[in-house]
Amino acid sequence: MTMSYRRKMDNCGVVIPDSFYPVDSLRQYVHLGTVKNYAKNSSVIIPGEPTNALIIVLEGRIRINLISDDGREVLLYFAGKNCLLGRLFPTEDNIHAVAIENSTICRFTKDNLKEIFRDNEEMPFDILKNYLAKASYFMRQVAEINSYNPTIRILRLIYRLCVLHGKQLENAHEIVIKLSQANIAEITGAHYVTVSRVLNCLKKEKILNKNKDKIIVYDLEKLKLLSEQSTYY
DNA sequence: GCATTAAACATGG
DNA sequence: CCATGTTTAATGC
Repeated sequence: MTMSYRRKMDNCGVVIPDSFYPVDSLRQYVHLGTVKNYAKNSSVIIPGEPTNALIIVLEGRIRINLISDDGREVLLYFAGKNCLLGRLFPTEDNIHAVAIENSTICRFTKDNLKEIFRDNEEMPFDILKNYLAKASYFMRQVAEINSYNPTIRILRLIYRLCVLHGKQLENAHEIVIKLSQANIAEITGAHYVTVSRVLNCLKKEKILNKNKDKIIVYDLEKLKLLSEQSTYY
């Protein structure tokens, strides 16, 4: 693998499990599906609900949880505007989806989709890309968890966020993102106390500073070097 | 090397 | 006020 290819690969990944590959072209077929509104904190998909429709998020934001065997809910991903929820085929998974903003979704049954596909032969490929984006993320996530310690996963997350979404300032990089420490913990699989400790260490070393709606990275190279160690604690 | 626990503190609707 | 998020230290696996 050449360096340029590797760099490209690093830049095309999904860092935060959020919306993956939005399919905005599906919006024009909303009249063929079933639209429904959900208030903030209401359940969009209740556990055990039948899987008989492809869902697109028209507005708002939904948190998709997997219910584990012991009954706890663990984050799978966030679904924002034009994100698809693949609920067309039955699975073993027990999913609970909660609107974290007032949200609007549209459900397409298999028959709805047949009609859409007849009209738009590109549509199946867009939907495939959405599924691929999700599969790629979670495959990579398995490798990530198996390859790096929790503290390093936190550093790697922020580094990749910066490379992918960071805006170059005069003397720093700015990542505009609303991401709580609890969210970082859920995404990386590290404990939230560990996230707090790591972020404070990075702040004391003047490498970065994170607040409610942005992360400022002052020393990206140092962050990269630290993320290549075996641990940071 | 980090999770867990608990308890204190901080922010904001 | 309460809910939610953050910090810190002690202890455990």
